Amino acid sequence: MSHLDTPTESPDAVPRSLLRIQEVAAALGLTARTIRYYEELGLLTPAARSSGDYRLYDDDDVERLRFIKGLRDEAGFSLTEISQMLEDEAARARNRDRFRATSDAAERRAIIDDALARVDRQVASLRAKADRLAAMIDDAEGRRGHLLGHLAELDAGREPTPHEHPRRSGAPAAPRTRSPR
Amino acid sequence: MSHLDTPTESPDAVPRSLLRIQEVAAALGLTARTIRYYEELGLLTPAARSSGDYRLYDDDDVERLRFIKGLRDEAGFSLTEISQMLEDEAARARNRDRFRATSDAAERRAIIDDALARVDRQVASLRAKADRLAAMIDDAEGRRGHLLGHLAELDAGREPTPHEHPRRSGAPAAPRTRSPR
DNA sequence: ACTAACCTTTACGTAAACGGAAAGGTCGGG
DNA sequence: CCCGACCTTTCCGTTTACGTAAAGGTTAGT
Repeated sequence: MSHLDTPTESPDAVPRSLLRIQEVAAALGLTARTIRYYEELGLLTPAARSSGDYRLYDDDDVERLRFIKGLRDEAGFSLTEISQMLEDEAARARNRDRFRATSDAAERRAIIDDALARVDRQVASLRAKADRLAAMIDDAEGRRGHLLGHLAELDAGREPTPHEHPRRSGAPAAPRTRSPR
Repeated sequence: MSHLDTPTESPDAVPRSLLRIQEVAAALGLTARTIRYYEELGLLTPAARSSGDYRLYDDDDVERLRFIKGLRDEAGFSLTEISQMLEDEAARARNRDRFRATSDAAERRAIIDDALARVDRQVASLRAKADRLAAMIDDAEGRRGHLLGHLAELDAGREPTPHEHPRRSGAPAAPRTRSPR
């Protein structure tokens, strides 16, 4: 229909490759609205604004957005959780600065203890999710193996060997109860 | 304030241990409303209804609810995704029956191929999430180790050794960009 | 200077996942 | 048979995570 309105690259090294919202959105598979919403939630702030108040994003912004999208899509975190993680990350940076600004051992210990507690909390939360997923995965792979076994039997043209189901452990595989439908 | 109205256990083995909605909710850390909502979505159907239309849940129901809650809380799946998984599970059961009902090799192969495709799809989706999480976890543990190192230094009463940060790989650790606040 | 294609803010709409109250029926101990 | 505690359905309210116009300003190519 129309050519993409990529900001014509002036050869002089301007701030270097600042993208407008729609370009970023297209590149990441998001919408402009979504990006503005994330900004509204405090998840990021564009690197700059044009004289006409256009939002301008740099590579770090794009990276940050990609990170957010990953957490949301693949890992299934809520934007609130993601916000906490980013805030935690910021807190870490601040702590690092505070740490380097003092040489009082007690103070330093306090800072580290605090940081350690935060990290432990995070790891525990992540591990809970990961364990669930791991259990589900090898449950699924168990079924996969079972199916492959049947295929092999068919290929061998044998009688189907009625064999034991290896009763998985871990997360309770989807309990069979009467469900509607 | 008042005693729990646990249905007084008649010693005669009645259907055995059917729970009312509030009892199930309390046992699982859910609310009655939530359970009714899940039913509305087709995620489960109570084992029975009393003559006065009270919902009555058996152990399988409770198990199924625990499973759902796990997927929602720990793994962070949406109810829609959970619904799909349960539906997939039901489809597996049906396939198993169809499989056992025929002895035509071609038909059997078709059934298995279908089931295999489904499982593969599932595994891929789960793995994506798991990988993301794994990356985040060892990123966090990397930071944890770093902190422990600092603690050890403090314990040894030494000068803080300014050392290299092991620049983790994997999921892009929370990109540092100016965020508001 | 014109204009298409972008952008801005503001604001209302929506699906998901429940919360909570209303109006009325049910259960079981006293 | 009475009553308090529980249940039913119905329905409206809320938060999250955006979609979708509306009304107007900005950018750049011609």
